[in-house]
Amino acid sequence: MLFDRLKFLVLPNNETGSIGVISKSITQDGGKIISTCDEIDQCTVVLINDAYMNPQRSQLVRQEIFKREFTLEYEKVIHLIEEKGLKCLPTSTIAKCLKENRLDLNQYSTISQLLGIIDISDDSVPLSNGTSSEESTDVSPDTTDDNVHQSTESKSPSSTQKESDGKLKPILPQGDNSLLVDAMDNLFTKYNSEGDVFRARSYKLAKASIENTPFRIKSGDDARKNLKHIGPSIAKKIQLILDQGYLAGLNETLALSSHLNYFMNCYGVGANLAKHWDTLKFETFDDVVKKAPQDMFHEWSILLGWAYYEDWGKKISRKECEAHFQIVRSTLKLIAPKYEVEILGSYIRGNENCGDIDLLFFRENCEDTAELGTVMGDVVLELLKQKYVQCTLQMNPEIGKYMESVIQGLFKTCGIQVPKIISRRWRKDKTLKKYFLGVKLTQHEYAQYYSHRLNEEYQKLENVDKYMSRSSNNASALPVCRRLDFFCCKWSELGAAKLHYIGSKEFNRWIRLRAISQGLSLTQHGLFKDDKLIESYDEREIFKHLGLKYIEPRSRIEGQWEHHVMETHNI
DNA sequence: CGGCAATACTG
DNA sequence: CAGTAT
DNA sequence: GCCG
Repeated sequence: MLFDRLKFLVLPNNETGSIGVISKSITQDGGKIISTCDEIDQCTVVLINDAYMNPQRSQLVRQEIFKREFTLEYEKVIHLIEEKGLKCLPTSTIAKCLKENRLDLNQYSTISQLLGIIDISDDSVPLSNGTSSEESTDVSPDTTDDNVHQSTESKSPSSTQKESDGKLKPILPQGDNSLLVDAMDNLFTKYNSEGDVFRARSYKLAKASIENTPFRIKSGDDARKNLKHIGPSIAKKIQLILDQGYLAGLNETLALSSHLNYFMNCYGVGANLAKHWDTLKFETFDDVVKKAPQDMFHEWSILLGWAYYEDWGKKISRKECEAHFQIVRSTLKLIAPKYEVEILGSYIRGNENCGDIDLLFFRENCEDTAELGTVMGDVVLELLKQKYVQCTLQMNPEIGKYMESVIQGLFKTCGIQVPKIISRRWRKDKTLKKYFLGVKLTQHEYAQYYSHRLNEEYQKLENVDKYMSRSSNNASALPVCRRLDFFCCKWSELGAAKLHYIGSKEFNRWIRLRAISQGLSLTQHGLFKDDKLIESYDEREIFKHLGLKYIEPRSRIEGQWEHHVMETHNI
């Protein structure tokens, strides 16, 4: 018989009305319902009342009530189940098994998985990282790629974590609050796409707090009292999620902002423009071109954002970053041998994959930003001629000449005839201090990196918008267009500039807030007190002035640097 | 309650 | 200046 | 939305 010699333990108890039918079926098929701890053994199967599971049946919800409803001793039962690694089934599956006359225990979770606890013996650590990208959406590549390493970077934490009810010992102190983290991330995305940046920021900070919490959050109040950046509103939402397994209405509001997100993922389209288009009921870029073409040629860089929408959402391997760096550096050395260029950004923070490549230009003892800007412009121009640079998002007159045909082509493709707009008047006296570029390796150069991106996920264009795409087809081995950002700094500001361009964005905000709290101001130009420069050349000195010990670039990742503050305070 | 990092480029 | 970007 |  199907359930021969199997014992069934029903949780939270086997007294609930609806259990009657099930237990009868089990008994008829050779199984036995048990009702004491002593009967639990290797042949026991745990049945969980469906009312305490989320819709996907992957997690326990309403755990407070679940615990309260136990007739047996909760701690003891859970410990036994965990110790023996018993499988847990939603009660509803019994009916299904009977119908199919098949029971495959292997497809079900252990109690640790249901509780969201990772067992030490289980080395397939299922780290949850939704990654919006960011930043990113995170829109900005920086924010989205920061999570990539979390799993490898997080050293196995000391297992001396003291929990209030510490019976469930063999667990990693890394609590899995992924339901909460995902909700915070979604709320961040929602408010960010609505342009409510400060509210969005609150959710981002709350998310970071929760991610760094080493234990499972048990209640909204628990979170509000013990974690930073959790106030009454978020606490309430946390409680709802813990009780119900989800946040009512969240998915619906996310769906409402999906068009905003689609637009905002395009370079040059921010919250305002996205909202504007959404108000006009536009859903695709094609809608915009057809119904409000002014919005497109008003800011031509949006056309480039559209054309490279997909490529610019793809990640770059460290190896490929290095290849780009070498190309730029060798060109720079030909044009201006005394100049230096350094690769900063997420690459230097050690990310395995980067959203873009940030390059900082400078020359020993050079304080002349006009000269720095000119040299960068010359490098861009040379690389444009070599067809390495596909497009630029800022232009001086010379670069503009090269870009004109590109932009004309884009206008033509999307059916807007506005040729004259491009002949704009450039500010003669001004040399740009930054250039954002789209660049491609040659097919030959790119070939060795191709395998890295076979299964890569990235934000796709809607089909009706694909006619403008200049992104590489994912099935082809053609090079992907990459975002390369050029910046420059005065020699005397090298330290402050590195600090700025290494980031991460959240790290910069954090350390600058710290400066503010000490009556100082930190920018890419230096650390100031009442507009008077304190330090700008030496990165380490800046840390010292802020009462911090030096934080390695690799630690300037979300949630990593706070430890350093603790250390400096404790020592 | 006001503040939330600070700055560069475009039109 | 507002908007978007880093 | 949270903090001081």
